[in-house]
Amino acid sequence: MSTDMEKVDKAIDLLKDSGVRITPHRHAILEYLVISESHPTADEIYKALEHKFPNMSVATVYNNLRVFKKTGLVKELTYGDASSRFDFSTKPHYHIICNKCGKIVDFYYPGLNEVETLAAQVTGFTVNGHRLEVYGICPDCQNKAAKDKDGDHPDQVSVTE
Amino acid sequence: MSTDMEKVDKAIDLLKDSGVRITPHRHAILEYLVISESHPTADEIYKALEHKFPNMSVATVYNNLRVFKKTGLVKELTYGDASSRFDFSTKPHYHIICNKCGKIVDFYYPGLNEVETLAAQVTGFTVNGHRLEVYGICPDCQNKAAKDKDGDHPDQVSVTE
DNA sequence: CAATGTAATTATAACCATTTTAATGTGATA
DNA sequence: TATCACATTAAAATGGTTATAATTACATTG
Repeated sequence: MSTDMEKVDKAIDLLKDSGVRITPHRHAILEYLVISESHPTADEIYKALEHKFPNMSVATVYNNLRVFKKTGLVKELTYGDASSRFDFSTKPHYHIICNKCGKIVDFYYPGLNEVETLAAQVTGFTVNGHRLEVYGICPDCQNKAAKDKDGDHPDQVSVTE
Repeated sequence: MSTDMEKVDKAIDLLKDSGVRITPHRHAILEYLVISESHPTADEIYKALEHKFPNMSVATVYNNLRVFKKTGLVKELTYGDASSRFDFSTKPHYHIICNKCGKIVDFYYPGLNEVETLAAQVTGFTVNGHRLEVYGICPDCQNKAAKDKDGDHPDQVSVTE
């Protein structure tokens, strides 16, 4: 178990070892990815840091996220037309995503080697990896839905869709 | 085992039952989805049909794909910034995707209920479903790579990234 | 066989996340 | 200090997809 600071430092060491120059921007973006404990979009990162770097361009955020991706520090999560989200990933893990509010929560699962093996056998592909996401409704949205129904006190507005 | 024609007819019946008007465009798009045996992009469908319907607009393709999605006949496969691909799906199945050429091949797997159950327990979500894709290199691209190398005949090529 | 209203289609413009470009700035190294 | 590679900026371009408004086709009813 390591603190956020330690995670950032470790990431920075890894970047340095790969010959990546550590700029204030890069430090800040990394730090935000670690501290936010979430899976922010490029724009969220940009907005979160623009008070600190008033001249920073969005392109810088994208450029640096790409650098982080190349070193394997960060994974890009893509979901159709919406913005990509960026995941500072230490351990391999899967995501469960709320269909109502879009929240993304990590969970661990032993691995799905069996699926990979079967897919390889059946299709003749050589397999590199896989992607798995589970979809559902998060506890918060479940509660909101329950409250909306109760008796009929619409003192809470139902949102949905 | 049913023929392509039967599949199309069945799909059309289903659409009619849902009150969807069957226009020549819709018939042609459906037919292309079934016959192509692939997972075309909206633009591929558009290009494939523009000789038959010289005045057809791209918007029509998108509109009708959305109609098909609503009835559950077609699934949209989204991969980041690239174009969506559309899958005329009869049985549930998974996809394995070539990292080199982008080819998508179907395969079947008993099901991953266990993952869903575990994810639900750990996160408190109620689960609706999941998405799984396997990535690798397709046989064609393996052969191409082998041929490119052929000084020292590696009968199996290891690929990464 | 009109007349009517609804749904489909067209053409074009708008959208928006992301990337590219070209110019400028910065920092490490020798 | 000179140099050179790399970072950053600002703005424009890209490209898939959607929205808009006008037009057209179709099914239904009288």
